Amino acid sequence: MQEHYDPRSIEQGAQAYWNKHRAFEVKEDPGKPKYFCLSMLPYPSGALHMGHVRNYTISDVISRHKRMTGHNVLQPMGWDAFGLPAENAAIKHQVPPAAWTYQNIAHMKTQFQSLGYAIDWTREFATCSPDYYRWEQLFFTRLFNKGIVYRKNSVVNWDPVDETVLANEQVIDGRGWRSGALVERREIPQWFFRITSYAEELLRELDNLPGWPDAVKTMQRNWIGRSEGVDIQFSVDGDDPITVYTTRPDTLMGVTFLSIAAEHPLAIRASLNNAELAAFCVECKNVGVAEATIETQEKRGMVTGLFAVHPITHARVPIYVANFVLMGYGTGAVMAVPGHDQRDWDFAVKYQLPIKQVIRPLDGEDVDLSVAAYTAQGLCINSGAYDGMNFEQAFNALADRLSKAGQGKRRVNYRLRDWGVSRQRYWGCPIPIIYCATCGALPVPEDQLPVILPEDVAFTGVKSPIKSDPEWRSTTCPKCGGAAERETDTFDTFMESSWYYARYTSPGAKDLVDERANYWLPVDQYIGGIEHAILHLLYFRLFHKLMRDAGLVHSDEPATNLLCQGMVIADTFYREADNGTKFWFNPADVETVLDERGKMVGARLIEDGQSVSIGGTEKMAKSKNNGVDPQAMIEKYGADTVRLFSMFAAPPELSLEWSESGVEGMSRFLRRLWREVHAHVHKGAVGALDKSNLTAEQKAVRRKLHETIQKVGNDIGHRHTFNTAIAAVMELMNTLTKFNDDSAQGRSLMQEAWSAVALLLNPITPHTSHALWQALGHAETLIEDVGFPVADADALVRDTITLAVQVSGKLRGTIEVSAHAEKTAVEQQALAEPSVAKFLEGQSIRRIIVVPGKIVNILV
RNA sequence: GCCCGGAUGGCGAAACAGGUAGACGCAAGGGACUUAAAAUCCCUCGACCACAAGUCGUGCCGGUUCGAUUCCGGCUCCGGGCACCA
Repeated sequence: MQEHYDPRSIEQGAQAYWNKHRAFEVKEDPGKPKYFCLSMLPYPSGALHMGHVRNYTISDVISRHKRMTGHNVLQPMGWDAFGLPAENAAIKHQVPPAAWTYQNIAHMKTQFQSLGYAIDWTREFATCSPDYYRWEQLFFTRLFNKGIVYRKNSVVNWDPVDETVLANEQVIDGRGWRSGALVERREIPQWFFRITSYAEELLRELDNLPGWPDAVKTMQRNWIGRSEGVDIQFSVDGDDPITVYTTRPDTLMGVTFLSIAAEHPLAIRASLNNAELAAFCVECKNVGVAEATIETQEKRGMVTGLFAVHPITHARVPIYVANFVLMGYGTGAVMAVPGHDQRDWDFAVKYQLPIKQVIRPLDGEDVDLSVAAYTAQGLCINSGAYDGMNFEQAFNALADRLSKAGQGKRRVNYRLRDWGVSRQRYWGCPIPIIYCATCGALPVPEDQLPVILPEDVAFTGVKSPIKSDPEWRSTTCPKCGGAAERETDTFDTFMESSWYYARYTSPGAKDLVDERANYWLPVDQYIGGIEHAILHLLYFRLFHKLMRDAGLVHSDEPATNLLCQGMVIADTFYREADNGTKFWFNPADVETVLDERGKMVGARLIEDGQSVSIGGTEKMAKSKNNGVDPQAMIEKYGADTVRLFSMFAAPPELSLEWSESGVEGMSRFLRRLWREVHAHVHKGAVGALDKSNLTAEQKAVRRKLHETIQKVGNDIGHRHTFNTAIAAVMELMNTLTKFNDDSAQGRSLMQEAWSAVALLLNPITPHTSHALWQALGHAETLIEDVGFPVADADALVRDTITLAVQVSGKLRGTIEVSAHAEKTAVEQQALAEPSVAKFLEGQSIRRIIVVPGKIVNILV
């Protein structure tokens, strides 16, 4: 054993051993419980960042721990290789998106390998490979034939100067990011998945996912947004009737106007001979499609001059065009009840429309509608025949009446909209559809798949190379054999990331998956960022159900447990130019100025010694130049130190603040551990421990050891609080280093303890543990299925316990009592404790509360 | 705007079922060792108070309880998502 901790040689040695023995390649093994541990696959952006390190280290810790508890563990890795950044890089560096992507993958793979993750690399794939996406195309054509896939018009962000569709990310303050032109909403035909057919199941089965965080399940429930309401028809003077959907039919008598979308047929007809309205409708479309933009813009409207007839009162109410009502979501029209809906109230106040109270609170209190709308449920008033009814009674009475009259219908509605999968971009999976002038849109026949995306292309960013290449487009109709054209749109990249997990189980399968999928699935532990709580995780669940209904997998849900990790953040530093532009400096180039308490009060650039401003702690990002390079940290401190810090600094769900002095602390810990084990091994061989013959101190040390074993197993295996597991090992080491006992029994105890420490830390610092285990003289190597330590129940037994004693809820002292003491004995001892007794003088005791094992509270 | 989270010493955090708030680590201060530096080791370290005794203290306001960082109601600020970033 080397005297000094040398991470480079230790890590190279351990990795060479694992590679030589193909330690992480796995096969289906019916003799062991399987464990599929999966992290969300990375986008190959160019280089590993700390977010990746955190994500994949969590996954590796769980995988290695499960392996040590006898599981057959699959931990795969792949690349989410299609997407917008490759197109942007292609323009910037004049390199084809494919070439850029493959370079990044190669580089990031070597970085991953330096971290020593227990990954089965034989299953690796990139989603841009035809061997992967051909199955996605095949599945799409099957879903087309089943009617799950359909085509309809929907809105996109249109840049009128570049004549291209923009992603929401590319719309900045309502303008195209490159052209600067005002973005317009434009309708184009696109392909959709009928996810709404699965809405009910996606909602219901959230209840069968106890291993998913409540926050994610709540977000998904709200996103799906099931509601029960009524479709109500309003006839229109001299035009077609309008249908609105409402969940509050009880407020129907309070309707004072209707709002419709600028794209509504009625609005279009009304604007034909109303130039002002036509201009307003055009203006309404000058906003991107993002909901956040639409919902935060100033709410505006304009009268159409048309009137709707109220289905019950037959009153004529004006129809407005409003910029917050969208065609395509629902019916493009809403009934406005300003008395009982806040958005309608704001609109009514702005345009001086009548506000009518038709609901009063159940408790009979007065409401002041001149201040705000009253939006809670209550009893109907000013509603004729419905007066005095509660929500449910009024809902039913109105729904029945409207149904009978043919003016309405009860309906369950979902906020969830069908999934649009068409993208007007080059770097994505081609949508396998052929358009024939006579036969219409047809799926590409199975024997003609895959439709391959050409990779060796010149990419300018204005138009997709496959859209501008007439040769790629032209094909023959699979039905009539006539001339036909291919679809030139590509899939949303969420398509690839919706089923990759299943493909990992079945490398080389001649379909999406084969029978091996049913050995490995569902995923036992899925790990990724909380930012994926809704979209990715919903499509991931949908795809699993689609594959189940195609007979490919047998389970209902893709993953039984989900862990969402927080962001990695770091300090930011900047200098501001006269024109207000900020220049950001990397934390590595800045030194901080501390006050006498150690609080950061200033910072200066190392290069010139001049001060820089402190910009707060934010998510590591290129824009703030506060990213810390994992590679530099690994080279400086070693992979195990980086892994240890990223698991210690915060629990997985919280954001993790990068701190280089914190990393140094972890390095110090590993060096100290190494030194202690070296000193122990250096003293020579040890004999077996005689557990029945220990001194009081040896007993105490051994109890601490086994308490730690118990805690670490629970923290890593069940709670996933790796930070507290590491803290417990540190506490144990503080105990062990103070235990100077060179007797035969003492040395045997230390052998037991250091061996356990190596195993407890193995999931987190596997290289160091591998080396320590060998140094401690064990015959087998650690990776060859040495089990995770199990606490010895005999070692955990305690004779006495410490109880806190309170007087009227304030802590006044502690007492040491026998573990089996009677309640009255505990009370007597508490009353006799001097630090407690002095607060009892001259007081009469009302009551004594004894919580066994916890506390005594004496009330005076 | 809507949905979901978070807030505890100088800093990252801990307190696992409502029961001794601050474990563990970092930073800082003091000391030992050393020619010196690095490394290492020891001590102090929430606030008020000269010390002790004690009082206060988990973003803010209120409530439930013998007892609240933990449960409930109302806020503030910060973060994530909002369907074409991934």
